[in-house]
Amino acid sequence: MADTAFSRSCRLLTASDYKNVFDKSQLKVSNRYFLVLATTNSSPTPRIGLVIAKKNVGKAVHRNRIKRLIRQSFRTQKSVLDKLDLVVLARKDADKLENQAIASLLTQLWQDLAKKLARISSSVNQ
RNA sequence: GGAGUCAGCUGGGCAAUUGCUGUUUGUUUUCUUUGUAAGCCGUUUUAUGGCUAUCGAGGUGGCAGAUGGAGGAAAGUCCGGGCUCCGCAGAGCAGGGUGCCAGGUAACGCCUGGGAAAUGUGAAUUUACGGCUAGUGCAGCAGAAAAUAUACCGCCUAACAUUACAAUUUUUCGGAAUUGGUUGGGUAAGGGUGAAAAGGUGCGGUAAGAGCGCACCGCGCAUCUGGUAACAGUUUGUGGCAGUGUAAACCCCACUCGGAGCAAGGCCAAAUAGGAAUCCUUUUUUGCUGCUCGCAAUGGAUUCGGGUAGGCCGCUAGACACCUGUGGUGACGCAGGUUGCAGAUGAAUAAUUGUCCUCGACAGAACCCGGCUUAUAGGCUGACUCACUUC
RNA sequence: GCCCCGGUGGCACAGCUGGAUAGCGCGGCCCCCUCCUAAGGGGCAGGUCAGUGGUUCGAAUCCACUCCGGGGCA
Repeated sequence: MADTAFSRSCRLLTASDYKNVFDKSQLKVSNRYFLVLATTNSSPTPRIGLVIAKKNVGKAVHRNRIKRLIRQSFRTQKSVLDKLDLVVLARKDADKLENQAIASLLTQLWQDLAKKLARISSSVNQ
């Protein structure tokens, strides 16, 4: 886990990038507070995009905090998620959680996602 | 020391590790370019053209170092300005805003100083504080009457009726007087009400009363004094005193406001389309808030169908902040100096751990400033007031 | 980021400009009609008028601030 950088190549940058993930989402994992959509990509790194709606998280401070925590979690554990484009959506009351709770929830999601990916790729190989 | 008022400041600190972003330096990758000088090719030679490599310049990406990186409210978007476009930012009407006076300011609905009123023992605080004696409108219920003053009861008086009846007084026991009735006149002192009832108190006056007269108080008008003014006054005179409230009712007066907003606006690149149907027409339609003028553009409107939502500039150093001096009661102005200065764009300023303390509130820039309003844990400083205690 | 609208019974709305009764429809409950139900008829309940403060004698209405909800703008 040497590479923990988080440069622009690790993010979804344009509306078309986002549209691609929403339209062709192959994987979908969620819990009460977050929903993750994912699809395989052609770039050498995994990429992430965030959708934190004002409707679900009212205060700008909390939106920023959640985004930071997601990015933090993603960049430290992105080696698990090779060759995937992700979109993370926050659900209602996500701002009520503590930082550590959010971090552990996200770790769980990444691992679920990696398992599903492995299952799909193995079935494709068969 | 207690209770309180006002003004100002602050808005967790330190360390380690891992990250994001602006600027800058170095290095490297690749691209472009003209210049320098050299070589090769083409040409009989010159002029010139092409290719290769070096140095220089510029751009892009990576790496390393240095350095900067949310707020007092960044919020609400309630006002004001800069900036950009609408040809100029124009004229009139309509409409909006402000509203004691003076000053400050780029400007303001903000601020400062002053006046008035209200609240508080006080320090102080609060005030949409021009005009309903320019006009119009509105004021339920209750009450006699609700803005024209009126006249229901009452009070007074005159006339009529009558001792039939009732009450009271008196009596020489025959009766007599007064009041109660009706009509006319005078009056507004008193009258359950109501948010509000047409100056107040006292004396005189009167048939009863009344600013009817007088004194004091209040009020209006004029004048004088002080003040730039609002306004103030135990200046002087005058008016018997007229008109309750509501202008966050229409309105009047004074001042003021053109519209849209950085998703403004400009540039580059790519893609698609240069359509179809219906209707209206030659001065129509659109834009400049509404209307008229004026100006500009141009066939226009509606429906259907199709396409784009990438990059760069605008973009942060400015009516900036701080310090000193100086003018001013002050807001603030002037002069000099200093170091400081976020600029993202699917959107940075953080996470984890350790440690300390008083255990950390409200809360996140998106073109930029000046205000207002709202949210806010705690801590610090200064000035002042009140009551008590001690010296 | 900027610019606009709206908030009234359980639901969808009127009343607000122009101040003094809070109303209509659907829904709910009760009664009548019917063998029973539906339809129909009659009656009843149900409202901090988003909140706070102000103006006024009096505010759903006028004014200010706040809180929610919705829409538009390259």
